Amino acid sequence: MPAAIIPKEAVLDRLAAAFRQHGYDGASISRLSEATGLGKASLYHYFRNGKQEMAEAVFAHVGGNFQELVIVPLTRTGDPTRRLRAAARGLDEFYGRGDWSCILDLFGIGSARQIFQPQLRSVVTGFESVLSDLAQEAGVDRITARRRAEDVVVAIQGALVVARATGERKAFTRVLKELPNRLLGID
Amino acid sequence: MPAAIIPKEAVLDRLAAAFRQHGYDGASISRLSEATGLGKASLYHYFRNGKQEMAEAVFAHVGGNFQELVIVPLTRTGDPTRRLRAAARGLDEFYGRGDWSCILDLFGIGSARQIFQPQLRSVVTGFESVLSDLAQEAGVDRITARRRAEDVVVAIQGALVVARATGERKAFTRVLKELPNRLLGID
DNA sequence: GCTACATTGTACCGAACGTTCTAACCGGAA
DNA sequence: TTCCGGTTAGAACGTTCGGTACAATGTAGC
Repeated sequence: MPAAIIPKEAVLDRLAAAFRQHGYDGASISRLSEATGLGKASLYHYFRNGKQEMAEAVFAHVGGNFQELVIVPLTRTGDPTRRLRAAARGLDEFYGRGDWSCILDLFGIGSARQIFQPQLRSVVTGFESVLSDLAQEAGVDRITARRRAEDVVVAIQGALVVARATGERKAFTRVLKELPNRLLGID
Repeated sequence: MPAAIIPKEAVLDRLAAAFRQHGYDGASISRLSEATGLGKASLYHYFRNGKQEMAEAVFAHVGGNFQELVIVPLTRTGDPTRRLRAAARGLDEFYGRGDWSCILDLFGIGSARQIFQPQLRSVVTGFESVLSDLAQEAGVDRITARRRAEDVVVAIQGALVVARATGERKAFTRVLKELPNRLLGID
């Protein structure tokens, strides 16, 4: 069998980039074909159910990256502040230093919403509970920990929106730098 | 001459609702026609340049609402905390109690981005500077005021994204309630 | 070299896209 | 009452949409 011209990993990365740039509804099959360098036939060969399956694969792939870059560092053992700094570095990479939109934002809009809303919800609550657990481990009481975890997720998402609107990533960079203080610091 | 079946105000409100629900690329002319109750001919009669002009009109209209509901209360005279609470009520209404997406988010995605990015930027900087001025008026030093103003904008945008993802508006409601503390409160 | 099969380019489908057009409608000025 | 012109519905334009069909390609295993 002829080997794939390009590894599936790379295909998913390029699909993700296209979805991030155009959103779900704006990412047409032709654009996805251009972005990957694969013809329509190849795309439909790999993703029998078309655009929706591409988006689902991207969602899973990106979720894996997030797990690896952010969740894993957070759930290690060791000093909570160091773990948060590692997660901040992971987030910086995961979001292309603030240049990339979050799938959580994009897939909550338009026709993607019908497909992904339940999964979006569980990603948010999952991330929040990992953050909250870390804060409690560092001695923060449960109520405060949950509130701060929510604040951190809100701040990350908001910073990405603001970065995209202004064309500057300074808000995003600052949120990441302040991440340990935002979760563990004084009220 | 026959009067318009529906006032232009109402048309813009319905167009805005449709854009908010589907995003720019997802809001097709047929959907915009359904949403307004106007046929394609009427839509193109009022907006000669089609979808782009509709979006521009919506942007201006929504911008006017924002000015009226949020900026005006912030730039009145009187106690800064009271003004912030009034602005919070305005934001609550402006964002449909947290159920509506922000144009700042939606129009930063896909083909709308090319059209609106400069205007998005100036909306953000404008809102931030009004907030920052208010904080300074309340005695906050300039550096801190600017940082907190940015934080507030980030928090509002992030809360809307999280609310859409989770289907709950509690994050948004909390951000609004904490708004005076977030801008004026202790570090 | 032959076969089997994963992969690909190309042509094509019906539907929907944004837009244009025409013809009808209808209230007010003449 | 006639007619003007703002307003309307809806058909039709060419293009692109998401998706399918199929024949050609080329390599791995025999």
